[in-house]
Amino acid sequence: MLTLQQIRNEKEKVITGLLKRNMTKAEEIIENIISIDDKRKTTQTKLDQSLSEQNQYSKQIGQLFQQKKIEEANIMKEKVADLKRVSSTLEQDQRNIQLELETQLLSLGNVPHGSVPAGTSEDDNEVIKENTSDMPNLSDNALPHWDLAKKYNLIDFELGTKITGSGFPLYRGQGAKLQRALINFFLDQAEEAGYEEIIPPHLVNEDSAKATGQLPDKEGQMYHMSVDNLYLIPTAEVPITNIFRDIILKEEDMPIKVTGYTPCFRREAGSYGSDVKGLNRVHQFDKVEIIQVAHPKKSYTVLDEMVAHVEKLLVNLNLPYRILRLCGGDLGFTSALTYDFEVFSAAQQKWLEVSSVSNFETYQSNRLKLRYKSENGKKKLAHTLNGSALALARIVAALLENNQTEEGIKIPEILRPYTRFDFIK
RNA sequence: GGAGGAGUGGCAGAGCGGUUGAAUGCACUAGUCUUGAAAACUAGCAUACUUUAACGGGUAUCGGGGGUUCGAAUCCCUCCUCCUCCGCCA
Repeated sequence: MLTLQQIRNEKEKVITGLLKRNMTKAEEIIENIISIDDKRKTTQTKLDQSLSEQNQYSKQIGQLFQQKKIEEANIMKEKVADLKRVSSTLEQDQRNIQLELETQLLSLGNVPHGSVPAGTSEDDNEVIKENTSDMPNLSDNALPHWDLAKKYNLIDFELGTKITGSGFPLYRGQGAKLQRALINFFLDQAEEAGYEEIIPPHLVNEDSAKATGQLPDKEGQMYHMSVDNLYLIPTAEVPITNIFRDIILKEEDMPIKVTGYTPCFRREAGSYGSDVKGLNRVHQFDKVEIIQVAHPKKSYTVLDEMVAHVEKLLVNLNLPYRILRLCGGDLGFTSALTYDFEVFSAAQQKWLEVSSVSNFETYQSNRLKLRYKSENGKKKLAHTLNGSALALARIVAALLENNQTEEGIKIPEILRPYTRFDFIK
């Protein structure tokens, strides 16, 4: 969530930023927020004055009682009663104003970074790098991953559907082992890059979902356990970032680097067609996430470092990939700058998104109340960043398709110590 | 799930319903002393909002929410968390 300070101090920048997100009424909305906030301030002042008077009277009443001046005390009590009526209406007003302010603020996405290109859809994303040196030469009868999965008995989509429903694949045999191998490989790589490994809870409460911005924005995307009011995590970002809720760091604590593997659960309501075939879009998938808390001055260096980390994973897996800088229209609500990674899944001739690396600047930390004490002792919001490193399901899709041969599916060198087999047969 | 107990500042730990934003100790910061350090001494040390050019002032906060009262850390209700015992269980 943007801070009021940001909105007031950098009004023009915020407006142009929101326009880049195609929020056409940005100026109007911002002006409205400022006027609501003005109202909030004046109401607060009036309320405080009224309460202050009440407090003074109460002290006097106490003294009068001690001096046994009951009559005078009773007169004063009536004055307080009047003041209370005033303050309770003011309080109600203030509550409504604050609620209104909050909903207005929640409707604003993050201000995009200067390098974010204008645009309305994914077609306007900027391809900043394309590395197809590992592009396979597949024969005409190459199979898409869902057929390969069946042929080699790696994934049973029908069984998953039987047990749970569509979009819940069941991995088995070498398919299951490949999952485990990838998870371990990714975690080891993250550890080598200095990230602390975490296994967080896979369900989160409402506060946590709010703090990272899933609520109220993506309410329908999460599975909700109404009995206990808990949500299945859509990404490890939610529980891991919430480690830092209500925290004040020392400046030298940063950067903090945390990684974690979790399954991710997404309802993906409303998506159908070829996009959801096989592993392309599922309700449950595995992902290793990397997260950093960084000093505002260094967060973009950190972002580059994270992008490099993800890129290295893809190079190591010998997958053709490209890196996109998301345009204003495609940029996630909470992000200031996002790089998406896509791998080419050669049999279905499709680019599949496998990672999204973002700098949220202070947008998340504002809601998290994640701050650090700067040199002069002032508390400032830290920057948060995260990225997938990597999301498994689609990586598996690309690996299966791209590495299919007459003899079976070839496992990339780097994974062999993890799978302990060279071929899927 | 049942019975009991507890939740106060960074930590420990006081707190008759009325100068208690909160004693005291530790920790922390600055200073004095010292060649330096330690010790000792002195002072400072919560957060948020609001007001002010500034000094400063005001309001709220003692697990969360609500209530009683002129006045609540202190009384009542409710929820949460932790501890002890019992039950169940990977």
